[in-house]
Amino acid sequence: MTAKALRYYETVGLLPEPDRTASGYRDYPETVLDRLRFIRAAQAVGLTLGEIRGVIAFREAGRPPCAHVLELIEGRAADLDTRIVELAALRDELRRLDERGRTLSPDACSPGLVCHILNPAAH
Amino acid sequence: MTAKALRYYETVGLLPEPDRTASGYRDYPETVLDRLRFIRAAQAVGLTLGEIRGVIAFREAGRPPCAHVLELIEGRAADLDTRIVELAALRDELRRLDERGRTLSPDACSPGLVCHILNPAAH
DNA sequence: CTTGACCTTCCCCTGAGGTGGAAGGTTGAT
DNA sequence: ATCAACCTTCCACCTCAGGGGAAGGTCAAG
Repeated sequence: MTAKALRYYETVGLLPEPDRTASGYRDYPETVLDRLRFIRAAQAVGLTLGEIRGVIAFREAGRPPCAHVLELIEGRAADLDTRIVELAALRDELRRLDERGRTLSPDACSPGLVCHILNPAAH
Repeated sequence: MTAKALRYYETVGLLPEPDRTASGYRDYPETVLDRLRFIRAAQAVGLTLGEIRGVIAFREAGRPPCAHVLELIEGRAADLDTRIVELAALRDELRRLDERGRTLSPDACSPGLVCHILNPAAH
């Protein structure tokens, strides 16, 4: 959490504009710490700053964002399920390619194809 | 594979500069098709264009890139293993958060924390 | 001859979440 | 008085793999 990040959060609407000292320095209230802890916690579970802003907007509209947060959490969990399956399939394909590649002789690898492990000769 | 993509591949060194016709049009040899198939295959298994360029560099240096390709494949597979474990842990945490969040009353959600599901009160 | 469909180079834009630096002002300690 | 270490604003830049579109040249068909 750098000073730069705080300014960025301010520009994207995650932090309210703080009061300024007489010389123009930002004078944050203590309460910003809770806000920042929320942002960190939300980021840690994979929410984007845009989603986090949406949650904060609920709160600033005076309503508890809990139901919305649960939706986001469930949506993200479902996304992850999908993503994990995709990545596992890719990993399995990589392992198969590796197994097969080990049985191939580099001497038989055609320059034009770059590498026959990834680019087998067209049938 | 758009024309734009071909030009991009050329600028990043994945394609050799093709000959030109008298009027300046690119005049690709047939062999570019094998190259493009290689690029597609390599991208499909998750290699970046930078890695693909490295593989091609081996080939253009006159050596079969097979051993290097196997390293990349194994590295990517290992990365995926790690990534999958991380994502699964995150998903599990999201499910736990969801379970717990359902038991919490929105009425008890403190405005300062934004939402107590993600940001429980510091003890 | 003209039209439409190509091609060329060039530069800027995308999204996410910031980071880096320049130019200038302020503060607290020496 | 000066110095370092802050702060301010603003603008640019980073990754990644291209996409959009302007301004201008070319090719084949009608």
